[in-house]
Amino acid sequence: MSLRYALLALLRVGPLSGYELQKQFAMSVGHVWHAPDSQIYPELRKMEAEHLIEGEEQTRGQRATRRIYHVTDTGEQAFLAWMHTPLKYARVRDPAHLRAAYLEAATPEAAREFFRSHIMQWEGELAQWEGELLRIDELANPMLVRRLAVTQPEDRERTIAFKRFTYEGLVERARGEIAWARRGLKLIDELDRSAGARADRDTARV
Amino acid sequence: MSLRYALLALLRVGPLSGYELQKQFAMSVGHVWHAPDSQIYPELRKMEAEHLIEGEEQTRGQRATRRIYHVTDTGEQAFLAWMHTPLKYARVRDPAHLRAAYLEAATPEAAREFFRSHIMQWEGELAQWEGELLRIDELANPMLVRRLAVTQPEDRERTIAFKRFTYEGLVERARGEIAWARRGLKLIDELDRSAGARADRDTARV
DNA sequence: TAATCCATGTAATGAGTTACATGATTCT
DNA sequence: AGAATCATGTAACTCATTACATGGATTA
Repeated sequence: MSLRYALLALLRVGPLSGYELQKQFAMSVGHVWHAPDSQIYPELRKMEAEHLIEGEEQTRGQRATRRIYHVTDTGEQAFLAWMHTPLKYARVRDPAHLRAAYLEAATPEAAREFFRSHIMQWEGELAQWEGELLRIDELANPMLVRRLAVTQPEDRERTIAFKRFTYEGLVERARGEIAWARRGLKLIDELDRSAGARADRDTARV
Repeated sequence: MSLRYALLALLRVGPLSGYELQKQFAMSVGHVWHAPDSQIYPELRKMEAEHLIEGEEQTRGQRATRRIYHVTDTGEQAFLAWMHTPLKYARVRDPAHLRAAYLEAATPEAAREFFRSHIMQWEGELAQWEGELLRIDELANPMLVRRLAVTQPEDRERTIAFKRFTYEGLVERARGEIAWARRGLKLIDELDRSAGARADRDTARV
């Protein structure tokens, strides 16, 4: 259900074709809400059927066409209504912490590998989000620049501030996950040592 | 796909009926992987069809029956194989941060309400996870106690350590979300002030 | 003329949510 | 006798993933 609001958020800045939208999506909203093109095209059609957006067919070259979508009044209202509606939080469903809770069933090497890939995963996200923070500060994000261009001067500060604030939160989360996983690696070392010590003691006794 | 491993993790401790499993689930793995009963019962049937678990019909009173499930060798192997398999990370899909990125479109009061409910949401999770941490330390979690009872003495330290470590991570995450949302509330105050100051200055000029 | 973009989908499957549905047993 | 709990599901729907499918336009 959030997908359509993510799409509306982008289209509110200005009309785009499905293809452009999909590209822009990956580089902006896609950082907080992933969607593949195979989901975006049908969703646009559905949104058009519900009159949230309108598409205009444009010719391209001799035979090809493309559809340029823009937000309707209904769509704008739906977006604002959603912004003023309490968010539904999804129930926890966290495969990484599920696995972490049962790591005693894995070999220490597999447990280490788990934490290492957790670190890599979140370092990837961190890099994305830090990059986005930089692009916000330097006004180097094209969608943000277009957004500011159609925003009342007195609202520009807010627009930038909330975007920045969002990515700050994501960056902190990523750092938290990385720190946790690093501590996980240390924990495995400690457990190894303490198991080793116990084994030594037992051998000594025998 | 994680659901079945969450179920296996619980059943590995000892046989349970679907109903008991579902109750235990909510009180243990459910803290990291939520699943309603309408999902658990069919999944158990599917897992039985794939020989990961076996169910034995038990009579209850005069007419009623219940099915007690236990993990088969195949199931045990499948669980261990999963534990040694790289985790698939789901793509980001974060409605809260999606909304946060566009809060300039909401009234300040709606934006405040958003952050307040974000805080409440995560305080709820935090309380759950801190409670679980306490129950781990006091060995007051029945599933953990049963787990330890069937665990080799030399593995008990690891078992407790990983469980503790998991919930520590969740607690930190919740605290992070809460801290972020509190800063969000402050940010709105600041933007309000700066907007107010601008308005005053403009009026003064006129 | 081949590669790369531009452009738009469908189809099958799986995972999860919500609502509905039913009946036995045990405890008070 | 009524409430709570035990016990087990089905059905309809939405959302998301993965794979497949096609073809025009542009540029090197």
